[in-house]
Amino acid sequence: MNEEKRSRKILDRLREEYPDAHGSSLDYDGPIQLLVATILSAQSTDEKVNEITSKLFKRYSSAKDFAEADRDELESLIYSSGYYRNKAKWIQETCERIVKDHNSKVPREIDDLVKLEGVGRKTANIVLSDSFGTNQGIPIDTHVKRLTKRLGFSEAENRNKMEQKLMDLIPRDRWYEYATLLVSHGKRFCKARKPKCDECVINDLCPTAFSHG
DNA sequence: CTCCCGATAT
DNA sequence: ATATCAGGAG
Repeated sequence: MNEEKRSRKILDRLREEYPDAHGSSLDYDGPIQLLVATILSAQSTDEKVNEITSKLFKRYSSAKDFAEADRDELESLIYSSGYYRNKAKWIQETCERIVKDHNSKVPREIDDLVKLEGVGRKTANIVLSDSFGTNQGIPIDTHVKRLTKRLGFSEAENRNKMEQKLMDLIPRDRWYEYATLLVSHGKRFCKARKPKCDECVINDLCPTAFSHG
């Protein structure tokens, strides 16, 4: 079976398994908040991020709020997500730039988004897909990277090359679906440490099933 | 490549 | 004790 057919069968089967997997599981109201929440989600869990943003967005909610926030207070509010100094700096510099150069609105083009401090292609693609409903790329996070490698669709190298490979393999209208379904599956079964291949609904389509020790 | 960094699972 | 969590910058 060729890669296109195998990838299609995998997506179809995962869609049955996760019919409710739409977009991110982050809590937010509007593009700015999604952008902030996604910056916070680096090397953290979305559960932890939601816990933080439930308080954070009551204190600061607009780009202007974050741009003018007290750095120490912002750091203390996001402390438990890790990388709190970098993240506070990124959130503020990004929001300052959005207020000054983008009329306080989150840019809708990926080339503009990735110029913002702390915003890479993964974060940009999530905001574009989840908040604006466009698909200019595929967000490659730790789950998508791990599952893509295990499924044999790309040799991990770096995330940009993997994204390009997947953009060639997957039909454009399923790019974001690919990412969200692999994240869902990665969290529940195809875990980094002890993948549950015996319970996996696509183990017959996976070249590395039952070989993870 | 290294560094940033706390919380949680194993 | 160590690996991992919807990464990005230098």
